Amino acid sequence: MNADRLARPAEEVAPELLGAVLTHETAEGTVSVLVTETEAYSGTADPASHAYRGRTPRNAVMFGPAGHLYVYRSHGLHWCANIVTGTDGVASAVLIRAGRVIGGEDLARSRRGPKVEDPRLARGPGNFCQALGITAEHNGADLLTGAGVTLSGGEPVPAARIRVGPRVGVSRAHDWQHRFYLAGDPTVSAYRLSPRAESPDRARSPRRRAT
DNA sequence: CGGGGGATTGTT
DNA sequence: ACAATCCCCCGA
Repeated sequence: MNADRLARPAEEVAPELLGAVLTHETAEGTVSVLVTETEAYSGTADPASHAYRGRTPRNAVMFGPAGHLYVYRSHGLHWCANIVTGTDGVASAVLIRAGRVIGGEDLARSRRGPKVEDPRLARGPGNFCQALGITAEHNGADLLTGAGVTLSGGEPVPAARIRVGPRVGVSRAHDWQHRFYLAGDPTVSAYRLSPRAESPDRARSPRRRAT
């Protein structure tokens, strides 16, 4: 993967990362996943981005150069991985939401559990990280060095197979069309509207909280 | 320094 | 619809 391709805004890079392959090599073995679903987070300009309120210890990696991994813990349970994009000093990142395991299936299943069906091994951002064995220790990892977690281009995806939609689960700016996925692919996660999604017109919703 | 809440997941 | 479960970050 060329660093220059990543040195652009997340919303431009996100659809191009479909079909790319993330590989994690450990002593236990190697797992490779072909990316089938991404979401763009546009840094300080994006109310849903962790970088929206500026640089903090947690989100610092997003402000660095492209091609590194930004890993954060979600809901105290799961790890989620972003590929940092954009130029150094400007926060921008693409959340990897799902993929298809194309190598090291046995290892991936040993991490995810024996009952998990193939398409679900890396379906959802938390499951994706679990299948690949990505944790906090990989926060800031350089994906272009060829060691540990690496990113490669993979097969180009025909534009006709790419779909765009609103982001999953975010409460703010949930209608931004920043989610990209492969049409009809069973490894793509299901869409969920956040229960807190702020709606400009809530008149149709009978259940409004009295504050 | 206390507490609300989240880029989730799997089950009820 | 909800719990599990950590910790970031805002406001005081």
